[in-house]
Amino acid sequence: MSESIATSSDNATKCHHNPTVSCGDCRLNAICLPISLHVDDIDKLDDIIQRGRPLQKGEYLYRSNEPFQSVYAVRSGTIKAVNITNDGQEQVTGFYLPGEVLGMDGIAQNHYTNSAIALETAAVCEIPFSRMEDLSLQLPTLQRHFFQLMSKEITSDQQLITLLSKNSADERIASLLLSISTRNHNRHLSATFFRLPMSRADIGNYLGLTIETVSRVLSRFQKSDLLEVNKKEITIKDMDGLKRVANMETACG
Amino acid sequence: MSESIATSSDNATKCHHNPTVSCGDCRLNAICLPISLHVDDIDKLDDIIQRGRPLQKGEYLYRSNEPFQSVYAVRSGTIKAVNITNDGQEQVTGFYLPGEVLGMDGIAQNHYTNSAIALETAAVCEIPFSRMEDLSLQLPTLQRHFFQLMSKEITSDQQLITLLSKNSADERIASLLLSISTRNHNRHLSATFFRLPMSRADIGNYLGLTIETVSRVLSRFQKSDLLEVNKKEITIKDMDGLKRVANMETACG
DNA sequence: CGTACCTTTGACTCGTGTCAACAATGGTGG
DNA sequence: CCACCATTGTTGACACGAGTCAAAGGTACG
Repeated sequence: MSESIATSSDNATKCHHNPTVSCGDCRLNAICLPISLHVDDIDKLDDIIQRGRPLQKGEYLYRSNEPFQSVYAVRSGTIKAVNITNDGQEQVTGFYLPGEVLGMDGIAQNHYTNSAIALETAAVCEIPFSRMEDLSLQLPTLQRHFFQLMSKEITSDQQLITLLSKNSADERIASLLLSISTRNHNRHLSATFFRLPMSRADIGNYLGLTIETVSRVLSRFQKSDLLEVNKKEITIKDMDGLKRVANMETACG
Repeated sequence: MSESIATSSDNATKCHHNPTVSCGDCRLNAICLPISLHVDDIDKLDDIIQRGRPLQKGEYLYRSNEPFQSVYAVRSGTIKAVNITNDGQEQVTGFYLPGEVLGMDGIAQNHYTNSAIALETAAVCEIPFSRMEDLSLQLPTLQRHFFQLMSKEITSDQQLITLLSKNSADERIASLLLSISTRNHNRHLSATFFRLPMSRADIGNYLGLTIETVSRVLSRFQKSDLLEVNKKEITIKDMDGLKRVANMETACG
């Protein structure tokens, strides 16, 4: 499961998928699980983390109903989490970007309730949960971080609940674009120009809309000069306008 | 905040709102936080738990943006959690029945992101979070339980996401009724006859529907002999039929 | 007993889904 | 290198479920 292929010299050390970089050296350690752990505590965390080969597009990281073993931090690429209903439909419950942690749905019932699928070539850090638990008993900050991580998942799920319950197609899509924009910005990437890692179908599924509606809304946003849309590449041309559409005004008093 | 009024003799000891019952004696300890803790560990948990006077209908347990101090286990009554959007709308994100724990949304940002409001007279056990964290470092089972509790909140939020994203008004309402029915059953109450603690407005808000739609669907369910609806009292007359409407078939192979 | 709130029901509207046709893209093999 | 086919995305016409508006009936609380 975790064979290393990082023997390909120079290139590998530069590559984002490179599995040899430890938490201490990782460019994501300011936003990922290790935030504000002490240096030697980071090493202890690092010791239990396993880094395998990258996942290819479409590959499963884990599947719904599989026994729960680990949570995963995204190192590179994007992973989607999908909930399968008892009548066989799929619901995308989240998109996970580098530095974000997924798999915590599995803790309660000791099996995953979601499946996780790579949307593009992606690398992850595997965090075996029982070892993380043991370590948490010794490192209060780690325990605290993990509680916060799970709480963050709860609040973001509740944000999505609100979005689905209260907002129109335009508002939902504007909100998603702004969320991705913000998260890119936090990773020192452009907030105004980026490539969507997911298909229109994934967007629609996530936001409770059909493909056609997603397509139409993006076209409309382009016509009204909020965006430039070129396939999966998005340029936000009017950030304030987009925030207005999403009901997320920057200033209003 | 936690003044005791349980000095009213006999009656108080029988009353569900009675604040003197400890975790060890509580009729909910099989489904609440103490599950499978050892007897003396339960006492340690019990030591940090604070039990105040009951909340009256409409009273706030905590408010959005207040500093986060504690999570709360419902002892009696029902509490709703409400998320306030930045344009002032309210979204009900959950209904909490006796034995269920709320407030975990506050951990991530150190303030509550929801408000919690009593739907009827309700009593809660307050669990100061930092003391619970300290205790968790000593009691691995407690740490584990708390991770599981938060994971359960995540999975149930994701169930709601799926419901809102994929299901019709009929399916949403049938699902909610079945959820309440099941949770009542787990509390040794009737699965087929119960009183809804929330208003039509709360149901609609929770399920992303208008009051009118909720009312119409309930009327339709009654006409098709799935339910008997008498104000807030619900009798499920055709459990299998209701499950079929909710796409939750009992057997289908 | 009156007033305010909650619920029900009806008529109409509108946003999003559905169905369908077509365009664009990307990967594969000749 | 290009032709082919599968997949993905776009656009239009139409339908339908749930929202909106409006009015009236019920219920609860002071």
